[in-house]
Amino acid sequence: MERFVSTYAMRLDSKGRMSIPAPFRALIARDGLEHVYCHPALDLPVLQAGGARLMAGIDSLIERYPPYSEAREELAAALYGSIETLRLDPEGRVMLSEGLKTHAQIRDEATLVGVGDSFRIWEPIRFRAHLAEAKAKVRILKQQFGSQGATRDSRADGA
Amino acid sequence: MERFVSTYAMRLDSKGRMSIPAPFRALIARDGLEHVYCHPALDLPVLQAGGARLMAGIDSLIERYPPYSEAREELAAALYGSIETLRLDPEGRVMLSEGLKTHAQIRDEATLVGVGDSFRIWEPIRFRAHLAEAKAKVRILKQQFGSQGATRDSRADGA
DNA sequence: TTGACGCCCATAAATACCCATGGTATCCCA
DNA sequence: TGGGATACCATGGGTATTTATGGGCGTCAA
Repeated sequence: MERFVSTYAMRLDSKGRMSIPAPFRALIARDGLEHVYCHPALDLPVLQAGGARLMAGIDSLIERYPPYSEAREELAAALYGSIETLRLDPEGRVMLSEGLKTHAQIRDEATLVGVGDSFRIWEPIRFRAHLAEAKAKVRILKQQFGSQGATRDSRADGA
Repeated sequence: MERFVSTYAMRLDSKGRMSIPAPFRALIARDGLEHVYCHPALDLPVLQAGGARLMAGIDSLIERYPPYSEAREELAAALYGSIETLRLDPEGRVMLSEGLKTHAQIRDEATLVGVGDSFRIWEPIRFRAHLAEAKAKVRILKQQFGSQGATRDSRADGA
C-alpha cells in the first residue's frame, strides 16, 4: 500500500490520545518516521496529516519562491509555523494539541480520511456534512457534463 | 526531525531568561552547538534565530553580491554585525539582550515560530497580526495555483 | 560592593513509556 | 466446512521521565 486510503472512526481517550490506524502507520513507518506531521487546513475545520510526502509538498510550495523573498518568508511562517510533529507512542497513538483540536472542533471522536499523499482528521459530524456537500457538488457536475461523468464517478461518489 | 516547525508560546522569567523549546534545542544540539545564533530581522520587528543552517543561509545571502562591492560590505555589516550568540544554560534557556528585546518589542512573553532552517521570535500580539496577514496572502496564492488545475498541488497545499 | 551572569536545585505539569484488556479478524486443522 | 486457537489492533490506565519555569547562591568584573 502506498497511499492513504479509506476512512476510519477513532476515539480520543481520557488523556487525549488517538490511535493512528495501522494502515496509515505502515505508510508513516515506510518513510522512516516516528511521528506524524499535522497542520490545520487553511479554510476548513479539518486537520491535514501525513508523512514525508506531506512535508515534501509543503517544501515544494515554498521553494517556488526565491530565497529570502517576502512571499517565501510569509509562506514559510504560515506553513511551517502551523505544522506540528505528533510523536507516535509505542502503541501507535498521537496526542492532538489543544490548538489542533480546537481548529477541527474535535473532542473525543475523530474521522480519519485517506486522501492519497496524506490523510485528513475531521470531527465526525462535520465530516458527514462536508461529505454530503461534496456529493451534492459532484451530482451537479455530473448533470452539467452529462454523459461524460456517468461512469467511474458514479461509483466514486457512492450513489 | 530536521526542520524548525511549529509555534511555541514561551515566557521570559524575572531574570529575562527564555526556554528554547525542546524540539528546537534538539536541532541546535545536532549542529554540535551550545548556543543559538540570533539577529534582528532587517525589515520586521522580529528576531531570527537558529543554528548552523541559519549561519549558512546568511553566508549565501551575502555571497550573492560581488566581493568587495559596497552592497556586500553593507549587507555583511548589517547581518554579521547584528548576530548575537545566545548561550544555552543547562536547562536550555537563553537570555535575550536588551537590544534584541527592544527590536522585537518583547517584554515577558514571546512566540517562537519555526520557519524551516531557522525560527523567529515574536512579541505575541505582533505575531498574531503578522500571521493573519500571511494567511491571507497564502489564501490568494492558493487560489492562483488552484485555478491552474486541480492536480497534485491542490492536495499538497492543504485544502 | 554591586550588579550581571553562570551554575545548581526544586517543582508542577506535561509527556513518554510500560503493561493490560477486550474485541475482531484470520488462520489452521480436524 | 466448522470451530477453536492465534495474531493483531484499538483502547485504557499506571508510572517514570522530560520539560518549562522559578529561585538561590557563587563568581567575576567593574
